[in-house]
Amino acid sequence: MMRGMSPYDPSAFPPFAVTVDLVVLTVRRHALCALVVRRGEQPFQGRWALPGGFVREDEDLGAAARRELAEETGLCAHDAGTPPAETSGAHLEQLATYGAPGRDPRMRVVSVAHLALAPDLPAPRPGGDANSARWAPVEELLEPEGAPPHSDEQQTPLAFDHGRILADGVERARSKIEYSSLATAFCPPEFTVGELRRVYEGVWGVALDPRNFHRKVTGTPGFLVPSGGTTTRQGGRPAQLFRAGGATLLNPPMLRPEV
Amino acid sequence: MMRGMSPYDPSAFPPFAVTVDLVVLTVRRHALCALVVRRGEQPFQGRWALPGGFVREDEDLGAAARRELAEETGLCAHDAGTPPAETSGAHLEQLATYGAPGRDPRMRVVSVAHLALAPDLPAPRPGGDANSARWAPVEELLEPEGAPPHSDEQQTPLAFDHGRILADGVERARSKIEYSSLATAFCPPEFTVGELRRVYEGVWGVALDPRNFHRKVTGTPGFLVPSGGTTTRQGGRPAQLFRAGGATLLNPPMLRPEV
DNA sequence: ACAAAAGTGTTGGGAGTACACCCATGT
DNA sequence: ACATGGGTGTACTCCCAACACTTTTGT
Repeated sequence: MMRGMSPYDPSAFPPFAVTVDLVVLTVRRHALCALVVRRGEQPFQGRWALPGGFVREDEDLGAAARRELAEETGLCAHDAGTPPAETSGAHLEQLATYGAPGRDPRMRVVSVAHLALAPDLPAPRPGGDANSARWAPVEELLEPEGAPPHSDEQQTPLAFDHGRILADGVERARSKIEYSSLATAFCPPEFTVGELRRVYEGVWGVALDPRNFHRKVTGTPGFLVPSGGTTTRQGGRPAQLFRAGGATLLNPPMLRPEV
Repeated sequence: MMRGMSPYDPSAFPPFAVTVDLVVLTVRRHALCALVVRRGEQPFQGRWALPGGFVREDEDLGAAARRELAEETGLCAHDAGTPPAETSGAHLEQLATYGAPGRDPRMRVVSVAHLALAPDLPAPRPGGDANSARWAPVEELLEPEGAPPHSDEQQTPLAFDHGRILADGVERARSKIEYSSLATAFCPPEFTVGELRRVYEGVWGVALDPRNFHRKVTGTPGFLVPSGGTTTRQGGRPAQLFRAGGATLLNPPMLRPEV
């Protein structure tokens, strides 16, 4: 590494600040929503931003993301790869890293964005300390569709490059529930097939055939395991309750209609 | 961000060194190979490592990766998303970021790994300046299969956590050629269906039916466009030459047999 | 009785696999 | 003539979309 100058000379490399930013997604009332916090200081004072913070010395990137997620939502996240325990926890995985020189006007900041998927939480922000936080539908947070792409600043209501980060996170979630069992991360520990279908419909923004969906998910080995109970919380005929099975990769995958 | 202490106070965040590491893959003689360079200094002196280097002040992460790739291979890479120009160029995309506190024994280094896919190059290292570089089959670089996973150090011949980074890059490449047209990045500008098939076979390590493969790739709209010429460089009946088409997502995807 | 949501059965079409078979070159 | 790789045709299977139909609750 680092040809042409002495490697790892402390004066030979520029110092960076490293942060983690979180794209926390959930499905509320049939819509995909993201957690955003209101900024209290300049720059972008008063604008909405993704939650995040500095990585501490001697702290791993995933640990920093889990800490921020717990501070912001109270969720206990399991890292991707770790078997999901019985605790109420969200899925957490690294998304991408954003380090354009001008992305923060004050200093050089490299942000390791993470993607978290959580079930619909009763309280939007249990015990956070930021000024305010809310779940906002991602359509409101992303680029307005009809606007021409000429005024490249201020296109998104989010601060910094968080509009792009959110868009990347949403795209990751949309594609990943297709070939993995990740959609169950949006559900409570026990859920019905209809509730899982509404997750897919909310994330993809499409309508799915309830009959074929039922056959598909119950027929995929390892995706769902019946928990024995039933519920009528959605009205209508009582529905079987399921838990997420051990399978992580879906074969064959769920098919998103009309790409 | 950063609740509990003054945000962006220069003394309030620990400084990190930020580097880019490259997983450069190619297919040589029916095997997936990665570019590795021999380390000249401690630690891991004499061991093989992925090429990489520090990100410069005011340099974007992707720009740093492109610069390192050009220094190491002479390739001109187009970033993912940028339309592939006619120049001889490799595919380059961000892979993941590795920042465990102890991954470099000398200091806290956060490495943004990138994945590059290149056609088989005539010379392994045209004009590099490292001590030595070579294309090594990824099987030789990853964990020895038979060894018990107890002696957790020295399991891989690669320095630092580069064995893990390489494994992640290989897995990304293996899965991504399944549903994208990325396999053409392993081919020269003009190639035959058989050459493309040998790319899939080398990356996946499987044998594919030549007849069904031909039908599949020529029948997928936007994947391949005939260039008009033919070649007999593989022997046998002259084969049509193709270029990569405009499609990036393959629908339906290529299917990896016998997962 | 009616609405609403959960499930099951059936059918046609599109895509994959396996494999027989033909084509065009070099030696 | 034969080996080698390129390319086409075909039968069989599996999965999925579409939709008719039954089940079990609440009001």
